Amino acid sequence: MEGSCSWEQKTLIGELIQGMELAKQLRQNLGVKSSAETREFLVQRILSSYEKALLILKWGGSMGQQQPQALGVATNLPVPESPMSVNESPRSDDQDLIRDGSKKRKVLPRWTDQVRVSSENGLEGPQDDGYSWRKYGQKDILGAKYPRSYYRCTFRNTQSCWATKQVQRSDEDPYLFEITYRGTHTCSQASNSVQPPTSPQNHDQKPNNHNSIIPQQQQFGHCSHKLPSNLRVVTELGESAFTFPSSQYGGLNGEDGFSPLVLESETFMGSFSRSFVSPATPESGYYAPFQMNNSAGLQYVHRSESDLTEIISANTSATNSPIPDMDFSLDSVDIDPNFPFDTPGFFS
DNA sequence: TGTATTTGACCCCC
DNA sequence: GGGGGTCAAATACA
Repeated sequence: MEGSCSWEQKTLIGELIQGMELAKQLRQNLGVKSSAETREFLVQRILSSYEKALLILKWGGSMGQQQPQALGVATNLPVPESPMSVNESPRSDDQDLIRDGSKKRKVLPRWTDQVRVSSENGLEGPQDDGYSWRKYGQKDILGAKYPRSYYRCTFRNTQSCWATKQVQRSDEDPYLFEITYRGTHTCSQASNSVQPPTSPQNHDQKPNNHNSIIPQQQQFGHCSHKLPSNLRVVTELGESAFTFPSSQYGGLNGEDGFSPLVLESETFMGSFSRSFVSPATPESGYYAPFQMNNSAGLQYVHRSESDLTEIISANTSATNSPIPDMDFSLDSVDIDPNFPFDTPGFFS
């Protein structure tokens, strides 16, 4: 597939196509009875897509091309990391750094999500975010009431996936967890995650602080999500928040607060299964906001700590790009695959 | 027995 | 030198 189109261009095209698809959906929604939230969400997604496309354009010029690390795997990922040899000692910060030609230290994409849990279960830790993490450390942080937990991708060794995350419970609000992600997933989970929540199926539960959380999403494979009844997502790119009334995406279910949402159906969510991954989520398909499997009232607040360009590079584009498979997208929308997107000045 | 978690020690950067 | 991040041996668990 690595043809005339660069990966970056594909990403761009993907964002633009996504925007177009969303616009179409919005148009359809205008004709039917749809909630204000639905329309609002569509608008946000459209704006987000185009914002990202623009950012990619701006940013792309100065960054040069980025290629997915491994063909066939996570090609939707931005993977800004320089190909770090597996032989290279991944010692400490190495995974967190990129050394370009000038030996300039560069930080991997890094962003933070805040997860609020409102149930007692939540006190044991935030939800599974769809990836398989292995806890490799815990440390008391100066000035912090609660220890910080360190996780890395389960497939770190087998697939050289260097994604890591840190989970820190808020001092002020024990129900609030700050999760700092670093690096993007290059493991198979990442590619799977192009579709909504990857299912950590085979790798059961998370460690300690997750163990009380039922890996519900695992039951639904890659195409289903669960939404909390009052999910609220805040992205920096979108600078807006959308809420998803449970009634729209799945009924409340007594104990959990919400029931599984099956995206295959022609539901609102279904039509957005791909779009959902985008909200400025660096990590390829970071669906955290949609993967909360547990108790009701979870709230994810997504924000990036790294500079915006990093986010974009990191994954937004590719990752969120709904188009892991360009053929599909190009077919699904009436776009001429031969359209000269690469024509100089086309976007400017 | 294999995999995940715990935890003290080590390393690196500021 | 201290703090944050990671390693890796020990331990727990299925």
